[in-house]
Amino acid sequence: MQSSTRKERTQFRQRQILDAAVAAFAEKGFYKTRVSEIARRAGVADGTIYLYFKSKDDILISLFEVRMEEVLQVIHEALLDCTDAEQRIHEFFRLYMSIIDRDPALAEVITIELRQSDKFIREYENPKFKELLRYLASIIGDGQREGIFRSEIDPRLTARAIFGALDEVTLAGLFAKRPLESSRMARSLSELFVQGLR
Amino acid sequence: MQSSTRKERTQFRQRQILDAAVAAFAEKGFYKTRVSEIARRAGVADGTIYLYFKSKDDILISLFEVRMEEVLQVIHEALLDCTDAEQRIHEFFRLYMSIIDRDPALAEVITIELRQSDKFIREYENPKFKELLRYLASIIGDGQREGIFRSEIDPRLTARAIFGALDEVTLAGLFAKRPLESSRMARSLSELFVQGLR
Amino acid sequence: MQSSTRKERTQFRQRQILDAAVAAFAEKGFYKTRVSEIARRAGVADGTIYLYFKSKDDILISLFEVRMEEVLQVIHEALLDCTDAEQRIHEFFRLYMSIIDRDPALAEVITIELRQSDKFIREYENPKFKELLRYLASIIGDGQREGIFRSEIDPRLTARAIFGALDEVTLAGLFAKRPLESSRMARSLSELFVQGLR
Amino acid sequence: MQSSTRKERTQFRQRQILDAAVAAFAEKGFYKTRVSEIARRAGVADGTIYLYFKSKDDILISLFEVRMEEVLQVIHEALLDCTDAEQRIHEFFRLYMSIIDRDPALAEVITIELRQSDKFIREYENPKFKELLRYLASIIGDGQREGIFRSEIDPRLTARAIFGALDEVTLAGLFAKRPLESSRMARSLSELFVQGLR
DNA sequence: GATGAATGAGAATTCATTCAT
DNA sequence: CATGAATGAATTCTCATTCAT
Repeated sequence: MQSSTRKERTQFRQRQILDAAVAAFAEKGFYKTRVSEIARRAGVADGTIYLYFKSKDDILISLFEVRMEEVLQVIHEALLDCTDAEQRIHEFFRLYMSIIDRDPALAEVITIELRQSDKFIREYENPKFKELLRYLASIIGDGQREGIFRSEIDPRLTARAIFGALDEVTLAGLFAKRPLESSRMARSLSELFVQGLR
Repeated sequence: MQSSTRKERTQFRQRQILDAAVAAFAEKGFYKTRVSEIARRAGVADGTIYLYFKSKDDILISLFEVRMEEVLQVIHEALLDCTDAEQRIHEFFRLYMSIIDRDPALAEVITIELRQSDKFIREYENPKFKELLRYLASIIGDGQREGIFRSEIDPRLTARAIFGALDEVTLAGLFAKRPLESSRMARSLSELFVQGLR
Repeated sequence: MQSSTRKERTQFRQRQILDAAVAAFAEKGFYKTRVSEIARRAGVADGTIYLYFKSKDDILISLFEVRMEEVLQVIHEALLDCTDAEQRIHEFFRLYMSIIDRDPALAEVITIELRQSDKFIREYENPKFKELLRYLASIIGDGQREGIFRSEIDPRLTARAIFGALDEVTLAGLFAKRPLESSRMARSLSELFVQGLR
Repeated sequence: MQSSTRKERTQFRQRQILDAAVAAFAEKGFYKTRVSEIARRAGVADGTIYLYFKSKDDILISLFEVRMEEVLQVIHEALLDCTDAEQRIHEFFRLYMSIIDRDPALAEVITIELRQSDKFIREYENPKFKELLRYLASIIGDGQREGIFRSEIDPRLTARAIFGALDEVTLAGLFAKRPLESSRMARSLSELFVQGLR
């Protein structure tokens, strides 16, 4: 089993570093986290980081992509069982908030730290985020074709609004003292949007 | 006649520096803007900045407070004429987006730069933002009392969702190539929420 | 009585500032004391300081000169009554240490702060200090002429040694926890030197 | 063969930096010496300094400790051959002044610069200096037990006085125009103290 | 004489990144 | 592949001093 291929070992190291990074970022924030701190947590030398990532910004970007990929996967699979767009909206809210709820460090990365990397905001194309938005928009489009959502609604604009709402509510949850009943909140919000979309 | 001269001059200087700062932040971002650049734009010496603000972070915080105060004022006044909560929601969206639309630099500061100051996110209480949220929540509460919004809705949670939606849509607008028809978008979004709230 | 001459008012202000300075220096040290702090303690504006002193260094130098002048005066007068050089040495030690003992802030200024001003050490001629040394040397010279001190002793070298001993012992006293019995110590030290000089 | 290489290299670098520092401090004084100037003289980058020392203050403190350690070593060894306390006092003066005489830069550091670092005076415990004083006091104590020094003398107080005298005389020597006959002066001073101690 | 707002030179330290081993 | 010592660019903030009022 040790006879791992080069690619496997590379992926293992990358994952090792990203896990160290997400923990570090969640604790101190992107700007205040030192590359050497990530290296320490990952159990590698400072220079080793640069064998797997081009820069500190690149770590954040990769982190987002890998994690968002997973989020997308989970949501995508779960929504296969849904019979209509309305149900898919409800499920989307429920899943997104439960994922964030179980992994607060990830929440930090998505809601806050992502906006702290200049490269991320100003230069990075952010394909995974676009995919998330596209997916949300497609659900709304489906609902319109199913005749349950109003046809004059702009799916892409609304997808953005939905993500913004989720993100902001999640961010608020991060700083809330007591654990928020995320599933009840998720339902409450999805009701609001579903109702609004009808 | 000398009365309030000192205070006036102080306020003038502060405004002068904040105006320089908002322009600089919008152009290069908070982290990449040098204090000396703000000083240059304001036409004062570097050290003078520190007679009016404690730190670079403090400039950002003050900037937010002063500008948000103005936004709140404008919205508050305009909404006095509204007959019911539903109209107030529509007006709120319309005004917020039109203000942002006319002052993209302000948009930058609110949507992006604010999240780039560690102090802002992790330490600052952000009273003006809280006021905005409280105000939104009060509109929803009014609507519930008026019997036009569902009573099981949580006004504070929904206020946050609304701000998140507005903020995200605004952020998207910043990077959009062609000028967005903000008033149409505002109406579209407020319809969504009003419908959802009913 | 208010009809003070210009010179009197000037001297009053200077004294006022020097008193503020000695207190501030003793508390925070020369380098860490801000000119504005001295102004605050003296109850004048920052700029006013510069009407009476050329620079921060100049305050320290003037402080030393004025205070050392007083010390010299006191010692000089007291030693007029002494019958021989030996007695004068004893009296010198006793007086110097008692003066320092009663005014620890002055001690700080003489023993420590004086060495912290570059100008003081490297450029300033320090006439009052020279006078103190000359005076000490003259006592030793007198003793030699009186036939009670060895003639092969170099009065100027020994004067310096005596001041160094006094200064170091005083410095140690500043950081000592319990009040040192300065008069006993003074006698003990003067015995040492008198015996050594014989 | 690799053994202790890292340690050796570290010590080499530290010595390299300290040597550069002592030269720079002697020339311009502690406060006026830039860290970048020390780096330049040591032939390393500015940042490298901070891999070996915590701060500029720390350089001064380390400098004192390393050099004082050497002084203590030399004096300690040389005094092993002395038959009695009196001889040891004479030797102590002779050696101290000859060491200082041969290395004026070291003299600067000990007599002047040390008093220019706030941390040094106000916070640093200064163990090596204490060791020097303890050693001097022990010589005096020995002399008392040998019956050649008066028993009523306080060894610690006198040790301080002796160091003060030596330090002050050394300081005077630094600013003297012509080279002082340090060995004659050392003997003259040690005679003074030995005589006084008897 | 007095004020105090404004100046602006000045410097220690950090830390992402590199590269010789 | 991995290391970690070395780099050096980069920037906020302080504070003695000035000078218009």
